[in-house]
Amino acid sequence: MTVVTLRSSRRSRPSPRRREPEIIEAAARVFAERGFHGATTQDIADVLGIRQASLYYYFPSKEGALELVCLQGVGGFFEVAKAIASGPGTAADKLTRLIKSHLSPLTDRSDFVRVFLNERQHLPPESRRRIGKWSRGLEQVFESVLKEGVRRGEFRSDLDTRLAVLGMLGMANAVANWYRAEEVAIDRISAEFARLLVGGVAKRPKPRRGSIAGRRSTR
Amino acid sequence: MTVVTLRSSRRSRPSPRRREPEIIEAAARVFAERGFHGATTQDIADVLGIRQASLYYYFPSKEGALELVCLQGVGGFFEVAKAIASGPGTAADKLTRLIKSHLSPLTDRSDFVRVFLNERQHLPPESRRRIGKWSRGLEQVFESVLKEGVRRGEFRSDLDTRLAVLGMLGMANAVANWYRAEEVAIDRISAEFARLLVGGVAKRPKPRRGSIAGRRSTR
DNA sequence: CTTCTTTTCTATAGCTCAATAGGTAGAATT
DNA sequence: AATTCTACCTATTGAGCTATAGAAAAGAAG
Repeated sequence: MTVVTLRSSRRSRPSPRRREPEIIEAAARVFAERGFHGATTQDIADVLGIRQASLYYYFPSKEGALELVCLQGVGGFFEVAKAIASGPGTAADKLTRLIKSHLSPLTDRSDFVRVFLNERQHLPPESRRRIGKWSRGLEQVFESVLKEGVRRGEFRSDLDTRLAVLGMLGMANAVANWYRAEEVAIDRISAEFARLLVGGVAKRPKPRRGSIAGRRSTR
Repeated sequence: MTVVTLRSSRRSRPSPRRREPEIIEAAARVFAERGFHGATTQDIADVLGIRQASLYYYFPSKEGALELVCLQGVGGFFEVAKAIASGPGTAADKLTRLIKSHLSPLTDRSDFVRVFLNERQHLPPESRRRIGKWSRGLEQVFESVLKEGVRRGEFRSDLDTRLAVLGMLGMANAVANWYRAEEVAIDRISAEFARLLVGGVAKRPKPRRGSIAGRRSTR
């Protein structure tokens, strides 16, 4: 496997396209800001300081660009989550780490994540399905940890794990839409959310005082 | 300068436009499905079985239609929430009711809510700001209840109420995007989320076992 | 300096879409 | 019966947008 891959010697060169990462990042920024249909290829070109038509040297169509951005928006999420779930620790521990790792890409790749979350619905059917698999996989990883927690007696036995997963992911994913405006570090958000959610699923050691939480409004 | 401008008897007639509610509902459906920029006025006309140009009898522009839909998407939320917050009950009680009332419009007006949540960013600046006030008001109502809970000793004193509010609303608002696909009644979701969140903010009567939640990963 | 490759440009075709203008059928009013 | 108003219609304009074609720089290699 010597490293002669590119240049002189043989076969078709691997088409450099050195600026490709930069182009896709510009697309991510514009799609995140204006939405896929609200953005024009001209907007992307403006960010880069090149002509609109020049973009087509880098991607085959606007939809193709969206797919590239979305792919980088899910990139790695699933693998990392799976590793955490099958690793060591209590369920509460794992859940905390899952939340932390789920939010961490927002620090430096929030545009990609936002585009994946908000614009993937506008992908052509086949690539949407392809990309949707990662989402469902992630949900399953979260749910497996919740079920493990219930089984082990760490979490409430009456927990609806499916709804809890959807709730957690909703809470976490929403961060992408406000964390730029708010002045809070991602680590702080992760920590607070983990506390909130772990506390919410945990089996309560028995209410100490009276029945503060025992009443339920009938209307 | 008397107002004889139009018509016989008295004052200007209330301009019937009997179909207006129906037209706005069609717009909501289409905007919710395809997004504001992804939707065409032709799509809306198709739903109604009329011609594209006929829509302009009911709204002045596509953006105008979006504003009408968004207005109905926030309608009432804030007032109801304020009433709950200033009403009777423990903070936990109020929080439970806030969540329930926040989710209830999804049963019959989910398109309006979805459009408000996802498409309001595409409104022209002034109407966006006008509508944005309701959001911020809602956040404040939630936060006031959380602070009350902390003050009363019901909720953890180390709670970051701002982050907790954003988390809760994120969790709740996300429901609009999946509840149609999932086969769960809104009441069930409200109940589960309320339990989750109230549990998450509640002061724990003291962890029974060891330091399950004490560790934190360093990486 | 010449040749080949990579990158960007100019120019434009072809289409879609929002919005306007002006008309008309039918109901309601007088 | 004549008039007025409502709720559509047909036809069209004009702008904006994606994508293609082909040429011209800019760079690397010999």
